[in-house]
Amino acid sequence: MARLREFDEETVLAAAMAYFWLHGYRTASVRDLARSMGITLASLYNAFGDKRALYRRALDSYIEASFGARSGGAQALPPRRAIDAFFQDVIESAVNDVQRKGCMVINAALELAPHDPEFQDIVAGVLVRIEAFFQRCVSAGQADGSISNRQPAADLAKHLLAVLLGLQVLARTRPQRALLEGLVRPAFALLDDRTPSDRP
Amino acid sequence: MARLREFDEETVLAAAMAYFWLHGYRTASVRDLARSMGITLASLYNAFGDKRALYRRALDSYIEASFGARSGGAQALPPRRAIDAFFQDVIESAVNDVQRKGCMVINAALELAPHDPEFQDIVAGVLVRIEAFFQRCVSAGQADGSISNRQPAADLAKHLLAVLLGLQVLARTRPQRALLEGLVRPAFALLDDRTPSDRP
DNA sequence: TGCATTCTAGATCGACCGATCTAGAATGGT
DNA sequence: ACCATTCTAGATCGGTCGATCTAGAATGCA
Repeated sequence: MARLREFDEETVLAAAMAYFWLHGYRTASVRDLARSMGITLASLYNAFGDKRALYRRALDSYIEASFGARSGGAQALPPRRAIDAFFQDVIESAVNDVQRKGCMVINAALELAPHDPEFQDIVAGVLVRIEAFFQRCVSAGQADGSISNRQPAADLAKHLLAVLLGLQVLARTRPQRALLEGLVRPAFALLDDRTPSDRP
Repeated sequence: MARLREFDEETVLAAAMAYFWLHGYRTASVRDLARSMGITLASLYNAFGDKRALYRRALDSYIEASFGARSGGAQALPPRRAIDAFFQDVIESAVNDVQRKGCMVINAALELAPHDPEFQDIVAGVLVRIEAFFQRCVSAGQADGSISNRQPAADLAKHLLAVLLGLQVLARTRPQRALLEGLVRPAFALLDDRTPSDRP
């Protein structure tokens, strides 16, 4: 064997993720990418293959870092509060996103997925996971009485997913907290609304 | 004076809009753009200035063609039905969008608006117009009793806007009718839900 | 008829792109 | 000590890009 890697792959991958997140795929140049990762062009190609493969790795790491942590942390809460925490977290991120990077998955969904089957599958997979997360929360909440059962859990989960995506698109050009919190209020009212028979 | 234009500006602009809509801004090459418009490169630059200005014209024409017609046609309906027709129309377009072009405004919102103040204003303007359209419908519906007044019209309008955007993002990777119709069902339930005092 | 303007087709410009390669220094296991 | 591997810095390759320009044919008004 021979000389070892001098850079930490996780570290430079995190830098690549940050760069792709800010610049998108097409606009990012491999030269600037390498510079921002702190490695040379040769090291980049040697370690990651090509631009596309590096982007894939960066997107995967984004997905695990953002959705994995977010849904994992919420899993410990009671279902109704988990949904609340999820949205509050997203709103907080959107309001504090001064660089207007948005959500990298949505960015990939619009920039790459339409004409690239591999990224289409990746994006669709994340959206299915989020929908499943919402559906688990809603079903559990309907079972313990903390969430209204006037709508099917499947519909509510799809609805929450759409609201989540819409919120992040809207935040891209109008990131005012009042707008984002106003738009989720009716969705929460829907969750909290008891059946007529439940009313006092 | 001298020789007249041989092409119709509206016609070639429509072709440019179709091309930008399908390919996005960055990915579209001016050469292919000119070919698809049926004019030469020189004519394109002479008639429209540069790529960016042409895109602006194309986006403007998209906005008027899609939102103008859609909200104008809905304006003749009673408010609750106008919202219904609006969403049904969008769902129909999304399901039939075999090329996965999505909504050109949302595409612009993510590709150009974040780092281009002019397009940021254009996109924000359209979103404000759609929100205002929803708010007019909701307020009118609440006044005539066809829409629930348990939520403020302002919140419902923001919510409908987010659902609309989320629907179109979701349709980009998962354009199944069952998904799209399922996701709007809870939103409509929210509109139709009477106050407790209204219940029989 | 003459002239200004727009048309066509295509060459050209400078810049940047992704990707590969060169050449040599550094490093660690055998 | 040797050698495979990775490192550095940078040149290079073929290609595409947006934009401009050339040269000449076509056209419509004065």
